[in-house]
Amino acid sequence: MSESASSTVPTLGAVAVACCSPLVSEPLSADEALRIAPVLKALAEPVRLRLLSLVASHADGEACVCDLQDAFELSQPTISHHLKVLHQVGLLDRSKRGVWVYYRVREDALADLGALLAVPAPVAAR
Amino acid sequence: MSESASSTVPTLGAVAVACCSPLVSEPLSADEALRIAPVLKALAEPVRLRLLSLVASHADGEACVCDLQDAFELSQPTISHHLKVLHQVGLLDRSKRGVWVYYRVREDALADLGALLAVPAPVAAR
DNA sequence: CTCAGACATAGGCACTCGTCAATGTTGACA
DNA sequence: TGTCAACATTGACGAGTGCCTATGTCTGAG
Repeated sequence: MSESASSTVPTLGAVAVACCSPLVSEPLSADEALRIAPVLKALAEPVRLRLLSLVASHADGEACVCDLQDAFELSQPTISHHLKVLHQVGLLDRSKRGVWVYYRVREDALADLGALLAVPAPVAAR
Repeated sequence: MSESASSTVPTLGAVAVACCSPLVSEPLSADEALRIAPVLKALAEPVRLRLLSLVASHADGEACVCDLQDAFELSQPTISHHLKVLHQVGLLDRSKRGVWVYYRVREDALADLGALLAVPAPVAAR
């Protein structure tokens, strides 16, 4: 089963990030940077950050749009737009059940991003 | 109004990120999102991603602007601008020695970002 | 002191992005 | 069939961003 009917489209997906060694290990190629930047750009917005966090910490790890809208003083199309952005870069999964649409965080994609930024071994200071 | 020789200037710094539990653990507050987003936004640009990666993987972990410019087909002011953005959010340290300015990755700030995106325990697939 | 090199700042332009109101689409139900 | 509710899409507008050229500010050499 894996995916719902509508989200079989890869968009650009987690694959975009799961490609490179950590940022600090070796110079990123121009191509790699072009693939990774959109994913970070999707995250680099206060509303989308909160949306992703809200979805992730929701019961069962998924939330429908109606649950998310109440947390913001923004119009419904705006929330819908932000969710679309997060979905397009592969950070959010989308599944429609009846009238409701449920979003779920793709933890693998998020973990890939985290690994990219993580500092390998000798961090020393802190 | 140039900053002091070393980067004692707070700008907004690594502190902005080292504040919150992982994104997926509990809902991010609006304030936290507003602090974190600019740091991610600084990274969410292909040239800046490569710049940071270049600096990090350079000998001794630091690089002067002259070394970085040659890696891009961009004007010197553009590179300078991108470095400034990375420095302002606390991802890059700046130190002037003679005529040259050396940048160094703040690994603690980067690691904090990585920790924010990391998924705590049950990652499952990969 | 004068000059040249390394880097930063200023200002302008084209483009992208976040937001909204209006409208479209789809599924549940009477 | 008709109607309501949940989301998505469209189109427009102001604000922000990346790039450039031109100019400014240091610092070391001569």
